[in-house]
Amino acid sequence: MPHLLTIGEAATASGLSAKMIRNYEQSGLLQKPARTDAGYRLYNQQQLQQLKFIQQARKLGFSLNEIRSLLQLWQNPERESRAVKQLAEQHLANIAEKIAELQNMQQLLQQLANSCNADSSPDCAILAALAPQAGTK
Amino acid sequence: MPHLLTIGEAATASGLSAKMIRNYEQSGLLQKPARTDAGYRLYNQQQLQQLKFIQQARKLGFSLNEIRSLLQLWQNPERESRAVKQLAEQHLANIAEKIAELQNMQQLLQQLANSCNADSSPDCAILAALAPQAGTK
DNA sequence: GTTAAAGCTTGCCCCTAGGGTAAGGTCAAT
DNA sequence: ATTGACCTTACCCTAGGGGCAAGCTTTAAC
Repeated sequence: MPHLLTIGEAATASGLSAKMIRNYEQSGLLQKPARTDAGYRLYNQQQLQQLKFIQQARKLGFSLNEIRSLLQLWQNPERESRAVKQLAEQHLANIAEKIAELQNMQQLLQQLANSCNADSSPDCAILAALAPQAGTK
Repeated sequence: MPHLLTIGEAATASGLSAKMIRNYEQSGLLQKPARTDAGYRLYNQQQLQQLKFIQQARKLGFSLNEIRSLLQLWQNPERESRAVKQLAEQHLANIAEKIAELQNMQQLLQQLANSCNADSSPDCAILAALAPQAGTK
């Protein structure tokens, strides 16, 4: 007895927004749901599971393209776990790269901020570092 | 004797792209440059300094809105270094927050990846964690 | 002096991953 | 019957660009 949900109910149940669900459908992540005579989308339990799957994957930072692949793997009983792990490792590498970039910015900017007096004088190491060759003129 | 540069030369000299320079002008970060009779943009040395300033600030991850504020402070001789530092501290807080989010994802996903065998079997802890209530059915 | 290449102009569409809003149709309760 | 909540599509907005097209200008070679 499949309980059917409108998009708002599916959104609440999955933790997504109705807008995001329509967006995912448009992007081809989801099969087109059934519609009432009036055109309202109706989601069954299996589709709700997919929405929850997407929500969890978003929480881990996967992009929509990566989630598309993950969904295909999930729904393929002949998948090889190798493929799943490879996707995850690639994403982990991207995450590590972003963290490194941010930490680099953090370190540089923190040093500059530490050298800025934060008083009523106009002199500040931060602006001095941004300004080319130490002179506004 | 101000040496004037076309947009391509200014791009090379500043490390930005011509496209980005036009974009910053459109966004109101830069005053509109002079033009030749034919409509070519011409940048003087002071404007080149501003372009380099923007490029450095981008490297530190400041948003265009933040750079707008930084430029105004830079050009205001009566600025208080307090204001500059406050902007930097706010940006540092944003950076720290992003790093924390990414590290959280990293930790969760790394644990899942470690539990995935990466062989030809379909079973993988990553998919199991994404799938709601431990069952595809 | 002419011509071809490189550079410039504006305008448009694309990307991620959505948010916001508007105009209008539908459903349920009062 | 009306009201309010919900649904539909379509469009513009964000940040920070990439890329292309059509057309004009400048420069350099021949």
